[in-house]
Amino acid sequence: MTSTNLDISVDCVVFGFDGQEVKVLVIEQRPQVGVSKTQLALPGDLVRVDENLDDAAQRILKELTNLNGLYLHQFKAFGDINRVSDFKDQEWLRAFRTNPEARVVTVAYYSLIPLEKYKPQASSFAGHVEWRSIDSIPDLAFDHNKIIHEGLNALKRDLDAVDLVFELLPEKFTLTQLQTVYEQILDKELDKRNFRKKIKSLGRLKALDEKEKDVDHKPAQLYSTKS
Amino acid sequence: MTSTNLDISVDCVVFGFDGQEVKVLVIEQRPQVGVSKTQLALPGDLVRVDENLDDAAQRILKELTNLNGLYLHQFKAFGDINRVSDFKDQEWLRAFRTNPEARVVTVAYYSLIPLEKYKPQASSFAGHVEWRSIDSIPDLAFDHNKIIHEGLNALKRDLDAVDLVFELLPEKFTLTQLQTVYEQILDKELDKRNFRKKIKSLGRLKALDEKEKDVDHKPAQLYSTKS
DNA sequence: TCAAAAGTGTTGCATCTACACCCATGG
DNA sequence: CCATGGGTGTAGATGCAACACTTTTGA
Repeated sequence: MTSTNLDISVDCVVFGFDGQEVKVLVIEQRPQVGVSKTQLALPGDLVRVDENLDDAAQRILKELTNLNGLYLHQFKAFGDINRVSDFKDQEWLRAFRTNPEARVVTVAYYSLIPLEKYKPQASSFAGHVEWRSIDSIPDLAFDHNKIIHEGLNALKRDLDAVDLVFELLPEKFTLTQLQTVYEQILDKELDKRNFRKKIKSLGRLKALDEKEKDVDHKPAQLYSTKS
Repeated sequence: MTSTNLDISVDCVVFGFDGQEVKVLVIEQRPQVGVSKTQLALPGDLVRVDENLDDAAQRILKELTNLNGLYLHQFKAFGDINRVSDFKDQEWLRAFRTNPEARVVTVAYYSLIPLEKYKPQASSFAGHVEWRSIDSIPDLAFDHNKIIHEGLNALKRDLDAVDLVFELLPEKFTLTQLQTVYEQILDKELDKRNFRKKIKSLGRLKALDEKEKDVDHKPAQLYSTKS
């Protein structure tokens, strides 16, 4: 095995919806003696030399957060020379990478999940995992803030693709929840009546024989996706 | 300098329009003694370790085809393990690469140019350059047919972005030429009157005091883009 | 009975589609 | 005068935006 001066990684922007808010999953970079303080980062790691990019993304997400079998949508490669050479990142790299000086090109993926269905758990390689609302993302390691920003742009662009949005929603959901997802991703308010007309005209929804429970107002009709 | 087992390359899908047809630029892989036959391929090469991806794409395109300063739109990374290990490709790699066994992840870009304005010229690293109509692409090296296919999809998706399509057109063009570009990229016929209405409503066109010349039918009005 | 969110229709406007004939030019 | 592509308008359908009140429930 020879050493390398260029590495490929993948980073995953996992969007989650808890019924109220769209959030992004960040992890605490694994801490270690000699590293002064931990940072938050996207789940990501180096791609193995004998591993497809898509497989690497699946593996790494599983290893770091225990999330398995998500749909991962590749959206962009980030390869600026200095994307990992910021002072704040070098200490960590020296502690954990065989070639901390290596340039790293990363291929970024986004994914959508309902929080109630998936429970990410930090592996031993990550301090902990944390959901952060998309409008209060803290400072992250490397260029991960930029990656999230571009991931959101890609998601906005792709949102009309049928069934993409349903990846975020739980099995049973209300129309208000669906609208909330759209509003938060597109970052603008939508008209309730117009929204419902449009959604229903897609013919992808099935009204269930069931209503919301334990709310202190009129309970909403629950829906699931058809077929 | 240590040897590496993983390389990054860029590949460029250059779309060109000659007034009639949308074409893709392919080059002949540089031939050499001991390599039985040449193949056609996209212009592409390894990224230097100290070079941004976007810069590498510019440099490589310049080096191989003498095309300079194009807008390059990154659209996807291709990283299947075996994307360069096909039998037809190995001979060439052994002749030209320091690490012919290395895995290569490529970042793909597309670009649009009017043929009349840019004259690509094969460098010594390329046998020759060739424009191929997008519906008769020959078998290319590596996974380059797939890359073109996905590049076209990205272009379809992006085509509505203002000014993208104008990158393909010469300074002066007719509305029929503009429509032809749309039809070929979207791969469907458009209605002439509806198309013209839509285009004119964009307000991006300026009618020139000039008409087509040397055609054996009614000469068309020439337009350029506004401002 | 109050608060809070659910649910529901209409109208005007803009946009899209389908469609057919005359015009200007060169050969 | 013929062949070729250039150029033009209308009507119907569809889709989008704006807009406010009543209902159901739990507290």
